[in-house]
Formats: sequence, structure tokens, C-alpha cells
Amino acid sequence: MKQQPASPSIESRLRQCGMRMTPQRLAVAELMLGAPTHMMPQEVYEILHQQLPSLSPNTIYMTLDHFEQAGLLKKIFIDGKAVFDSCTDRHDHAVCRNCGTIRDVPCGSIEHTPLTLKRWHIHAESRVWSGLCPACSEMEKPS
Amino acid sequence: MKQQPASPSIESRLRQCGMRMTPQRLAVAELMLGAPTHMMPQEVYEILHQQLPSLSPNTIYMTLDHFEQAGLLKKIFIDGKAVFDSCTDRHDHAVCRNCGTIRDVPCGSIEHTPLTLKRWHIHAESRVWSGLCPACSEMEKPS
DNA sequence: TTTATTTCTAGTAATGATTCCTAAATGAGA
DNA sequence: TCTCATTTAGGAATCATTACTAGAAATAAA
Repeated sequence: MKQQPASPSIESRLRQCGMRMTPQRLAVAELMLGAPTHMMPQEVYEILHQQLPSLSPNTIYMTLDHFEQAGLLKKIFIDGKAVFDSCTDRHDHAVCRNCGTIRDVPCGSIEHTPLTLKRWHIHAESRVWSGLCPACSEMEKPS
Repeated sequence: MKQQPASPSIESRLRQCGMRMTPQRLAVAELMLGAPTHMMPQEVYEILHQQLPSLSPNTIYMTLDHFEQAGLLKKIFIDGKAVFDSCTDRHDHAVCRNCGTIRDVPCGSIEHTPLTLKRWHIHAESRVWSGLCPACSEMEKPS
């Protein structure tokens, strides 16, 4: 009894980007594009390797990059490590320096580029808040 | 004829942090703490290796980390790579995706942490603008 | 000063993430 | 079904960084 197949749009979205449909890509798409998530390539590999034992890390890297180029994912860097975000809308992130949790943070009104960058052509902006998430804050409290 | 020695304060600043004075550390300090700069460990190594041929990359990594822990430098990440910034005041960065130039960008008024993070304990915030610097913008212009 | 103690450095090996390379496999259109 | 360009697996290569260790050097004590 198969689960409801990935929303039909996923496959068509990939095709629209001129990508061939392969089991590997479909698996990555189902994992990453279904619900809001942040994952490192390695995590993706570990999860999918179970259902596709022959899968290679290489393929994960390539697939994630393809998806990013197609605008399906956004690549962000947290503490120097690559993380792929299924939400491509403009937003910031908060990361817990204890447990590593990543949380989306809506950013306020669209801010104008600072005067200092008047002569730059800015394409992207990223902002990361770093600290302790509520759960870890609680744990660290002195009794 | 020796150049004017490093400002006496550099040595004392290191000592205040409980650090032993070594030629390696002094060299890193003179390079990084003298003027505003952003450098990757590798760059630091390549420069200093010339005056201290026996210097090892290892030492650079350790020294930079020590300096960071002592609050003399700030470690930032640009596109997933570590960069050490001699300016430890609060500010943002812009990076040119063509030539790699990094520019300090003053950030406006101190912004309050977004509501979403009300229950977090935020310790740091970093923001990076990415695009083309004025020089590279100019070059890319269609004739 | 000289000696003792502790930290620091160089060098090498190890790690972890990512990329490169190539032959074989496989989608997709003719 | 056949063909061909794309994609994959797998292993080697790379790059930044860390771990380990013995010897060197800096500081503290005598």
C-alpha cells in the first residue's frame, strides 16, 4: 500500500527545469521538497542510503546543487557548513550553538541596502542569529 | 635598521590574555592587529611563512583561534570559509562574488531581536551581503 | 643566572566535507 | 526498440582543519 505519491508537482517541477527523472532525484525531492526542512548533504545521504543502498554521497551533492540551481532549494552556510533549505523565500536563520537546531526567522520589512554599498550590485543577503534555543537555554540555567 | 617595533600595546595585550610571547604570535599579531584586515588562515600562513620559514600552518590555526578567544580577532564565515577580522566591533560584511573582496559594512541602529526569538538567548548575529563590488560591476557591464 | 616547569611549535598523520574522474547504467526522445 | 546524452557509483584526489607527539622555547622559581 503505497503512500500517496509525491505531489505531482514535484516531478513536473523537476522536469520544467530540464532535469531527467531518476529514482535518486525523486527520493531527494520527496525528502527535501515536501515539508520545510534544513538538511546537510550528509544527513540527506544517511537517510536516503537506507532506501537506496547503492546511492553515493556524490549523487547527493550533485542533486542538491542541481536543485539549488533550479531554484528549488536554497543553500545557506551555518558556521561554515553547507545546509540546504527547502524554503526559498526571503528569511533569516537562527542556530542553536548547543544542539544545532536551525530555525527560520522572518525578516522584517525589506530593508534598503546600506549606503556604504551604494555602488555595489547586491544579489543576496544572509543573516544568522546564533545562541541558545529555548530548550537549551532552560537546561543551562543554574539550579 | 629595524622597523619600529610593534606598538607596545600589542605585546601587552597578548600578555594580558595570559599568552606567552613567541615570535610566531608576534608575527601574527603584527600582521593582523596593526590595521583593519580580513584574512583567511591560509593567507596568513603564506605571508608569514616567508619571514619565518619554519612556521607551520598548524601554528597559524592555533594562534588565530587563541587570538579569537582572547577577543583580539573575530572569526567570521564567508561562503563557508573561515575569515579572521581584525575589527571586533559590531558590523556586517559585504563580499564580492567575483573577486572575493570583503568590505566592512556598518550596521544601522542596534536592532532588537525579532519576536520569533523571544525565548532564545542570542549571543551573536552575523549578516553578509553578497554581490559585485563597484570594480567588478563595472567590468561586467555590457559594452 | 641557572634550573625547573609549563606552554608552544613543527611535522606528520588523520579527519571530514567536497570535488574530480571514469566507466557503466539508464532516462527520454526518435 | 534503439540511440545518445545525461546521470550514477565508486574510488581517487583535494582542501581546510584538527589531532597527536616529541622536542624547543618561554616563563617562573631558585
